[in-house]
Amino acid sequence: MGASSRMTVATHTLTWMALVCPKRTDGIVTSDQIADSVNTNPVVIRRTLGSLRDAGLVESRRGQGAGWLLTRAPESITLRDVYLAVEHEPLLALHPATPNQKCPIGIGIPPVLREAYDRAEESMKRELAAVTIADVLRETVAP
Amino acid sequence: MGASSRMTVATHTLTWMALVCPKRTDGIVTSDQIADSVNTNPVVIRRTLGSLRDAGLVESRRGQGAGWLLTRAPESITLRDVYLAVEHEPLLALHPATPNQKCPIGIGIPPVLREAYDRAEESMKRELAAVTIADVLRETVAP
DNA sequence: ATTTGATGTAACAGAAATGGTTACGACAAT
DNA sequence: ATTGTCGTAACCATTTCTGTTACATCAAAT
Repeated sequence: MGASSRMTVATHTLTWMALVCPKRTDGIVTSDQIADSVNTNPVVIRRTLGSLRDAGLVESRRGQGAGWLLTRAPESITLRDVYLAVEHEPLLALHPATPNQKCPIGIGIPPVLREAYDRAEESMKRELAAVTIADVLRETVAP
Repeated sequence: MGASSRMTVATHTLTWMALVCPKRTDGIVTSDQIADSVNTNPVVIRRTLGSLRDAGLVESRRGQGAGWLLTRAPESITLRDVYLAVEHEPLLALHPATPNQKCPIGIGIPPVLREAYDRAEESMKRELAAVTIADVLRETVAP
């Protein structure tokens, strides 16, 4: 399968906020403004921001002058945090249908694969943990 | 996104072949027999075996007495080999639509993310490379 | 109190991916 | 010539993904 782009939209969103929020007196930006940079619909951004808020990475304000702000320093947000915020399914899926329970392979292989897959996924997350939003911002605006 | 199960079907297939092929005088098994263990349609298995053949992991015979056989020792086939055989898209996708080219983030972020994603994917593959089909078979049939 | 502008969320649509199924020609050993 | 399996196209139902419209909710500002 090709993978979803939620991770990319979320990281783009946080990186843009890291760049722009400090320039605002209140540190607040709107989903419309972010959507303009990502080139998508504001609702898509609000959905993403909802996940990021659930993970404690951003906060939302309502009413007049509403919008979003970062709750953490960009140096302290890793791509692993972002991944965990927006992806909840395991990277590699087991069988679509329960395999044949009369076959020793069918019986025994699911937990073995699950363990190997989990180790691989952890390894990927470890690598994502080495990169912060501040890193992404710096490299993105570098000349 | 939840991920595809091609990897699981392919690994199950190879593990089953590693168990059964040695018991046959000609070392040949059919897609029907494998499908019975995986609990799916033989065509699904033939499609998977096609990818595995393109990667050089199995061979097919046609005509009377046709079927499939392993071309490598199970000890020499890693889960990384299997992954490379059946998955061709990057693990993490970039933007669905080209981001705003008038925004410095929109312009600069794709290559930065691509590099971070590729590093993460390589790390995952490295972990998959540590497990062989022989390992999976052993652990699967262990008491 | 009213106005204002943004959030929060449901509902829906089109496109693509996925897994399964049927069908049938190609093939080579018997 | 028969046989059994591969190889592959075609199609289907289901799900996922991204985008979109619509609208109620909310709180600051006036």
